[in-house]
Amino acid sequence: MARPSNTEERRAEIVEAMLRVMARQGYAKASVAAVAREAGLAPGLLHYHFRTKQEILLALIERLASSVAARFEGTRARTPRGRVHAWIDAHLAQGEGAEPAAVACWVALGNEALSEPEVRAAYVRVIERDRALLEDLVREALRAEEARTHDARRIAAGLLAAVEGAFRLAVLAPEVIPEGAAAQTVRQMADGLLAAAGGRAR
Amino acid sequence: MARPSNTEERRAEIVEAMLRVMARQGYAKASVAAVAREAGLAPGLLHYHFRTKQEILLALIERLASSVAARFEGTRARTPRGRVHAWIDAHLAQGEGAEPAAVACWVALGNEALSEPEVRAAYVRVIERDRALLEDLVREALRAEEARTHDARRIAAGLLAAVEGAFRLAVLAPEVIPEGAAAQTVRQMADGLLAAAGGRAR
Amino acid sequence: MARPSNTEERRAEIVEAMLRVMARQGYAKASVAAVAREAGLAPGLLHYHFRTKQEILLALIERLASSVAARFEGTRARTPRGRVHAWIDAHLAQGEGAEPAAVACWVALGNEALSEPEVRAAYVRVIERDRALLEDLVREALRAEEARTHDARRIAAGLLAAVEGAFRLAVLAPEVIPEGAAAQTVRQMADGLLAAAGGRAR
Amino acid sequence: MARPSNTEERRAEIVEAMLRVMARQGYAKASVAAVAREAGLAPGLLHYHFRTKQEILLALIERLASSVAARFEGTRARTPRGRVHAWIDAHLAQGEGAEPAAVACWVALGNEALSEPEVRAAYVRVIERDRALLEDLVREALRAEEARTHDARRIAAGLLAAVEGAFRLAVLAPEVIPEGAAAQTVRQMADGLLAAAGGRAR
DNA sequence: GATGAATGAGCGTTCATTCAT
DNA sequence: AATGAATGAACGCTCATTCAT
Repeated sequence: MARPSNTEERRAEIVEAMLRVMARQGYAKASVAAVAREAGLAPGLLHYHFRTKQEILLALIERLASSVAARFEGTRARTPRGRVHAWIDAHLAQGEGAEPAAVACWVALGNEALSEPEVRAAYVRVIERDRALLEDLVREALRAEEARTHDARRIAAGLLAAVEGAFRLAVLAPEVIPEGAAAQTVRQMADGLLAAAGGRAR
Repeated sequence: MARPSNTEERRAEIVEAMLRVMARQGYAKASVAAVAREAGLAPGLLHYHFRTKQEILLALIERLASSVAARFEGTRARTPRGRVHAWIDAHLAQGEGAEPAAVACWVALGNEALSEPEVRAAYVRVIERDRALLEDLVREALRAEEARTHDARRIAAGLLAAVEGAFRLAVLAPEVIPEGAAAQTVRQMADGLLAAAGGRAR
Repeated sequence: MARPSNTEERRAEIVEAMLRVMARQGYAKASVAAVAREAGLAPGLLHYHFRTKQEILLALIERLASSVAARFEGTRARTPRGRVHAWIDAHLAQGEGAEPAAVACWVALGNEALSEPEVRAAYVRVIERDRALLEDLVREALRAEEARTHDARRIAAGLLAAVEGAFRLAVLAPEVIPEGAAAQTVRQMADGLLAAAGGRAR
Repeated sequence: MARPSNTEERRAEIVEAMLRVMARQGYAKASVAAVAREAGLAPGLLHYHFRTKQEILLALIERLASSVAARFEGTRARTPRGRVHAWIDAHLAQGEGAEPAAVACWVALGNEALSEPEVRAAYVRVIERDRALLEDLVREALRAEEARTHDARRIAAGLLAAVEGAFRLAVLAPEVIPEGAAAQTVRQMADGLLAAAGGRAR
């Protein structure tokens, strides 16, 4: 009698619609009605699959985190430093796997994180996971170059900041940052920071 | 015969109130009523001194830009590289002149810039001015070290990104970035980028 | 599977409520809340069925035009001159089909037409349609009486003015115009104008 | 010590400013601030010279009535029927003494009269005075033509309606009524009505 | 699962009016 | 007489959420 549940696909569709609308308008202006329209669904249906608008956002945060993680895992760098560069490229490189709308969405998300504790917690969770991953990569790179690893955390945080800032500029002021130059520049930053920590010059 | 105008003071008070509320709640949730309450004024009065809520935001953007510029102009670095570091410190250093609320506000502002062309234009204007200033400083530093200046623009954009990202992390995920470490790390990034462009090692 | 739409009924209810409130208070004072109360609906619902308050007014204009047109079409005058009289009666006669509230509403509508181009356009469209109809009737009457039809347009405009003015006086200064005398007087005006144009005396 | 009072001029200036603004925007949208701006005065000053906005409107009604009365009194028609025509021309003729803004204002005024008893009373007072004057003229004309005067009141009301309606069309739908044709047509209406009441043909 | 009407609180804004200067 | 800042109620409108169908 019961039809097969399509809840998971529906949820994913809704999250993707939210992503597209948020990329254009930010979260506050991404009304439930607008998201429903984007998804081709009736407004009421969104609240059947998600309790609140905020829950859509929380699901979206996971979706954004996963796609960056997947992009990184798709790389095959051999050297420790190469893996640091791969992490940077997973976030910033143009071309295959790049998702401008996801980047815009990630930037927009910051605003809601400012005032909504649950959103901030989810944001911090994702950021912290990403930072910890990068810290490990940096530590490996330092170790491989027989440098002290004491600054690994600070270096990772700095690179993360550079990436977050590059996202923001790419979305809000694309004329400021030369097309595709971000990845290269942040790689150079990484090299500089590793060198400052005592690594061998490249 | 007439009442003397107090519009300028009132406008400044309103802008400061907006700054404080936005730092806590973002722009969308900084209702005109909330800003008025923060400023101790009647709601209608805000629309006597500003035509729209957005105009308050535009005035606030100028206010934020000015205070960073003033902080930079207050520094007395002698060497070209020292002036690059001074630019970074003007944005990121803790201590005197640091305005955490202004930083939070700057981060929040990004969201409105996403969907409101006028706000984006004002944001870009400020960012572009700041980037141009930094580019000059970088070019001077490269020239002083007899390096080619070809990459000055790209380097400036990278450092600007790092600063914007550090702002964002400081506001949204302060646990990620060690207190006060941002300035030091971005200075190291600057050194690394200058070296990569062919400058002498420090 | 879904809820059946009741939009058309709701829209009609809202338009009727607007008609009643406007007849009492004019358009400016017919607040959305007041109209909603009159209709027994929540205020927000009016904006679900109509985009703006002005759109309700535009729908109302059509409603008013239709009911006069219907009243005229319900008449069965044989002679050309009789049809001119029927047109006058459709607008001014007391008794069955007379809608004092609709008349008040029509008068009130003029004010919004003064300053709102879209409302004025809708008003002009209705007036022009009505004038063209009357012009045809007048021309038929002149032709039937072997008079030149050159003045048909001017005569129609004059009678239309008399009707519009009678509406206004009936609403704003009913003590000025004897109850029910308007239709008779305007019929006499029509006869006079037809005679002046060269028609046979009645 | 005291400077000479300029209250009367100021009041007149304010009334004229209200006239111009109302002609463009109607009463509801003629904000006190807009009227003050039009008059080149500070907003607060309007409430020094008038207790409320409505009082400005009441003064304006008198001003409008006076200028039509003055125009009529400036005519020198000899025959009774000529005086009826002069009354019509005082209201509708183009050329010297015509005040399109005053006409627009008179039309706009109707809306406020709909819902504000005091305004309606003032409007009725003016209309009634005008109607009574016209009734006298009509009665004279009938008497001069040895017709019964029984219908004088009804005829006057009809002509008044035609004038009010012509005002309305001139303001709201000028394309409907041929430029300057209104006065001629209403004169013909007058002749027709006088004839119907038993007057000699012209 | 799905629809779309319905709710009502909250928003930015306007404005007549008041009043200290 | 004159100024212009200040007040606060009311407006049109948006929206997340609910719910009968």
